[in-house]
Amino acid sequence: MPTFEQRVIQAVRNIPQGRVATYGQVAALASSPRAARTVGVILRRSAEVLPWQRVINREGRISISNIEFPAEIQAELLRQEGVAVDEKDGQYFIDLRRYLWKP
DNA sequence: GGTTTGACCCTAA
DNA sequence: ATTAGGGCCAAAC
Repeated sequence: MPTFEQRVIQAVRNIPQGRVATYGQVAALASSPRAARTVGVILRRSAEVLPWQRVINREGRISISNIEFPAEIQAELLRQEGVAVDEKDGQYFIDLRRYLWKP
């Protein structure tokens, strides 16, 4: 039985380039729908090479708290793969209707 | 093994 | 529509 962390890593790897998923969505894919916060904890500590930039919150906003990878970096990474990111007074928004991944 | 820690989310007002 | 407040739960201490 894989650990929750392993399933989260797997789910994040499955997000296609140019799409985004929410923390809750990733938690659900990792078979623990209410553990959205834990997804954030895992991504924060994860030394794994992952497309972590494709995970955002339910409002379509970049929500990151990692000094080494600030929101600006996440926005840049997403733009590099073709996702439109709107900036509004220091916050970054993505249109979920266009970019949300539907497995 | 109890407590703390969070890159969250839902509901009610 | 917008916003507090409380619940959640796996990992790390």
